[in-house]
Amino acid sequence: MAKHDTQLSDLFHALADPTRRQMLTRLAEGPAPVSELAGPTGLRLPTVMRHLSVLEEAGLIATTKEGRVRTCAIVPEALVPMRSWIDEQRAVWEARLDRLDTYVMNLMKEREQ
Amino acid sequence: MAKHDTQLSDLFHALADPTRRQMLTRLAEGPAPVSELAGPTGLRLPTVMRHLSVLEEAGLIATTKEGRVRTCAIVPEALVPMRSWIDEQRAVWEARLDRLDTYVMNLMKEREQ
DNA sequence: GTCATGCTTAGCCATATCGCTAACTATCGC
DNA sequence: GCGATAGTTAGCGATATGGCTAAGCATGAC
Repeated sequence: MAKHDTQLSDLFHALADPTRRQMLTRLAEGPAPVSELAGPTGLRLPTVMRHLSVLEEAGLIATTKEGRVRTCAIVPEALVPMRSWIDEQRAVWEARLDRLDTYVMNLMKEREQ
Repeated sequence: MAKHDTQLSDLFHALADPTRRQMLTRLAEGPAPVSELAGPTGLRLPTVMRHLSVLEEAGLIATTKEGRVRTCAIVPEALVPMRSWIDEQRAVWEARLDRLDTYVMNLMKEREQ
């Protein structure tokens, strides 16, 4: 909730791109080298690299290099902060709706009398 | 999950900006006119307007104009698609982790013998 | 060593984003 | 009507984003 909450911004921003989401869903099946991630996208390697570094800087994936092959894998905990934010918001929003309900119901009760 | 899933992209993109999240948390307390949203941000009105239209196009808020005052309010259902996506991902990611656990455990059992 | 493979870096281009000012429109209060 | 108030529109400039090509490096196969 801080002003400088760049973690959330980075996460949301990383997920705002369909290509990056596509890569993530591929990675959900298991780790993969860069070129395998590039394949389905139809994008060139340098472009893919940029997407991957966005994902990595957001903490959504981790990569390791062995020989000339860089393997990418998902970081499952990465979604937590985002999920928390959404849940918090939802809680507040719905609480407000509930209060609104109560308010409306009270209005209606008053009118019944 | 479609290729052209711009809804998710729009949602994530809208939330990727701290200013917009700030506006949303303010709106969580209840509807507010444009200038009241502008206040805390320290931004000029036209800038605020742009942020608001991003939020509105993403379906996160709804606005109505009465007289010269435009009132903005949250759309609570708006978070649903995003939450679903995250939950789906989490499910798959964790399932994979579970399978990995089983795999590792099997490996260990085999070694024990 | 030589060549292919797999990634990486540098740098270009088009477009989008985020801030601003200036000028305009449309109410509301008197 | 007249001035103040609340948005709105148009358009500018700086920077970020997302794509590319070309060239460079490191490793594996021979």
